[in-house]
Amino acid sequence: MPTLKDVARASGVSVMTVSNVVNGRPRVSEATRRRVLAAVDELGYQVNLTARSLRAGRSGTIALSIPRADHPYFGELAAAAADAMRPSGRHLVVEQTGASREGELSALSQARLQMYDGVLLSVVGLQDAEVARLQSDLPLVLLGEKPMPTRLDHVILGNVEGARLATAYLIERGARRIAIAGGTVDPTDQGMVGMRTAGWRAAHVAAGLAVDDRLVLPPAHFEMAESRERVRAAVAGGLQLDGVFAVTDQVAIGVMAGLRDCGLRIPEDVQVVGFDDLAVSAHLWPGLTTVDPRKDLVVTEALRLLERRMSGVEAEAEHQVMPVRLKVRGTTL
Amino acid sequence: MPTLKDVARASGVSVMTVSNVVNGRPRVSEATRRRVLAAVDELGYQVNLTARSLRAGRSGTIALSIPRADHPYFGELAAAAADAMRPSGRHLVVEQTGASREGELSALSQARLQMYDGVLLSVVGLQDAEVARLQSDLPLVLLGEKPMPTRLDHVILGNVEGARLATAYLIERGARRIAIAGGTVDPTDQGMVGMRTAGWRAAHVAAGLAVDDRLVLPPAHFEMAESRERVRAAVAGGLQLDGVFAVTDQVAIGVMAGLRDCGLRIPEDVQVVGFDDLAVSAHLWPGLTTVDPRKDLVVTEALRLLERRMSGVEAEAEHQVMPVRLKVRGTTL
DNA sequence: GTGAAAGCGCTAACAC
DNA sequence: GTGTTAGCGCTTTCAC
Repeated sequence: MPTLKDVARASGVSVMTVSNVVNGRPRVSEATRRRVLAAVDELGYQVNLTARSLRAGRSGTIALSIPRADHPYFGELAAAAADAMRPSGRHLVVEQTGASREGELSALSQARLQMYDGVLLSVVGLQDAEVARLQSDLPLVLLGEKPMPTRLDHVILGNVEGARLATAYLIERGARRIAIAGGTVDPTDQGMVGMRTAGWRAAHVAAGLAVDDRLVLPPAHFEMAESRERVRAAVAGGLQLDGVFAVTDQVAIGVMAGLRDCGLRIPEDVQVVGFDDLAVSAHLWPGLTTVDPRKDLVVTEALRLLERRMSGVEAEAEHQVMPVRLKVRGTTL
Repeated sequence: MPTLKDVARASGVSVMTVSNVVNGRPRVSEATRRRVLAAVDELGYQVNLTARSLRAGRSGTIALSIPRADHPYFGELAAAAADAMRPSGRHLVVEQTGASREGELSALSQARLQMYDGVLLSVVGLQDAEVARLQSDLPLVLLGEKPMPTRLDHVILGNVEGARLATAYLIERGARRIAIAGGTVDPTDQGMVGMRTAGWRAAHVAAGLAVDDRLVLPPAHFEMAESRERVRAAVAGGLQLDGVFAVTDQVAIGVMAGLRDCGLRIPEDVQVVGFDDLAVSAHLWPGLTTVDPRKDLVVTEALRLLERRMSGVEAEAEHQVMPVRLKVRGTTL
C-alpha cells in the first residue's frame, strides 16, 4: 500500500501538503492540488484509517452493541441506527455480544470500545453495577429495558405504559381473562419482563378487574417455539382465557401458533396483542396488534445524547423514557 | 488513559517488559510479572488497539458486510457468523451498506476495509466489474447470489437447485398452476431472481409441464407488503393458481397474507413454498415449507476460505455452491 | 501556500 | 530476563 510519503515523493511536495489535499483543507494552490491528486490516482493511494485514528484520536466510527442481529427487534434497531446516522457522515458498526453476560463483557472490553468515538450499548445481561464500572470518559449511551446507573445517559422504552395500553385495549375490546405471555409473578423484577407485567397489572387495576396469577405464563428463552408450547400446555391444562398480552412480538407469534394448535380462533376466541411492532407483525394473518416502541425515536434520541457527549458536554446524565403507541391490527376485535 | 509507558514507570521496568507481560509472552520473571500486573491494575491500563494495529499490521477483527440488519436473512447470517467465529478468538463487526450501490461503495471504501484482517462481503448492488476493482491483497470472501469475479473466493447458495426442489415438491403434492412470486421473465437475469426462476422452470420441464409466463409475478421491493398486494391483484384479476413458489420467505409471508385476503385457504386451495428458512417461518400458521439455505454451512465455508487467505495462501479462488434442502411444513399438502 | 519536526502507543528486532 | 532503538502512517504545531 502506498503511503502519504510515496505520494509526496511522486508529486514533489511534502507529506503535509498531500495530507492537506487529501483532507480537502484550504490554502493549497490549484496547481499543487491537481498534481497531488494525479499522484494519488496514479498510485492508488488510500488513507490509512488506523494511523489517522492513532494520531487524531478519533476514528469517525460509532459502535452499536446488540445481543444478536437475528433477534428481529435488535436487527431493526441496528438498521434504524444506520439510517439515522447516514446523514451525519459518521460510520456505524454493529457488535454482537451473544446475549450473555460474558459476551457483553468481552465485546465491551474497554480496549475495544476505545476504538470508537462513541458507543450505543444495548444492555441485556450485565448488571447495573457492571455497567457502572465502564470507563467514564468514553461517550456512551445506554439502551435497554432495565434500571441503569444514574451517572450514564439512558434511553428506555415506555414499557409499563405500553403494556398498560395493550392490556387496556384488550379489556376495552371485551376480553376479561387476559394472560400475559412472558410475564412474571415476581414483584421485585425490575427488568423488561417486570415492567411489562406491571403495566398489565396496572390496566387491570384501573379497570377494576381482579388479577389472576394463573394467567401469568413465564418467559421462554427460545422465544417462539417455547412460547407456543407454553400456551398449548396452559390451554390443554384447562386455563380459560380470551386475551393474551405477549411481552414481545416474537412471543406473540409463538402464542398465536399455540392457540391455533389448540383449535382456537384469533381474534374471535382469543385476542392477542404484542410489543415491538416488528416488520413481520403487520403481515401475519391476521395482522398483529402491537405496541410500537418507536425505534426511530429511540435511535434519534440516543444519537442526540451521544453527540452531546462526543462534543464534550459535561452535563448531568439524562434518563429518557420514550413514548410508545398502540398499533391496532387484526388480532384484536 | 494510561499507556505502556505509564505502567513501565510505575513498576520500574521498561515498556518492552510491560508489553511482554501484557501479551503473556514467556521469558518474564514471576516477580516482574507480578509487579507489572499490579501496576496495570492500579492504573487501570488498557491496551490501545489502534496503536497495536498500526504497529502490528493486524487488528484481530473481521468484518461482515451486509445490506441491512433488519432484513432477516442477513440478520440471521450475521448471527451465524458471530457464532461460528466465537471459538476462533477473533472479533466480528457487522457493517451495513444500506442495500444500495452507493452504500456498498462507501462502506467498502478500501480505506475502511484496510482496518480489518479479513472481510466477508455480501454483495447486492455492486456489479461484477465494481467488485473486481476491489484491492486484491485484502483477504476477502464474497457471499451473494450472483456471478462474481473469478479471481475472488465466492460462496453461493444452491439457488437453482433450491427452487427446483421447492417447485418439484409442489408438483409432487398435486399443484399444477404454480406461480413464482418474485420471479422474472427475463431469461438473461443472472442474479438471485433469475436463478430461482430458472429452478422453477426446470422443475416444470422435468415434470413435462408447460410453463405459463402469466404465473411469473415480478419482484417487489418492499417485500412483504408489495408481494401481498401483487398476489391479491393477480388473484382478483382472475389468475388461476394452486401453488406458489416465493423466491424468499419474506415474499412468501406477503403471499400468504395476500392469498388469505382473497379468501383462499393454505394449503387446501393454494400451497406455498418459500426460500430462506427464516426463524419466523417455522412459527407462522401453518408453518412455511421452505428451502433451507444452510446459513451455518455458508458461514463455515466462507470462514474457511477467509482463514486460508488470511494465512497468506495464494491458491486459485474457489467458487463454492452450497447444498440446500427442503424443509416441509404446513403450507404444503 | 508549504514544509520540518515531533509524536500518537505500540511491537519487532536485536543488544546486553 | 530486560532494555534500547526504530518506526508503523498519520496529523498537529509552528516556522517560513
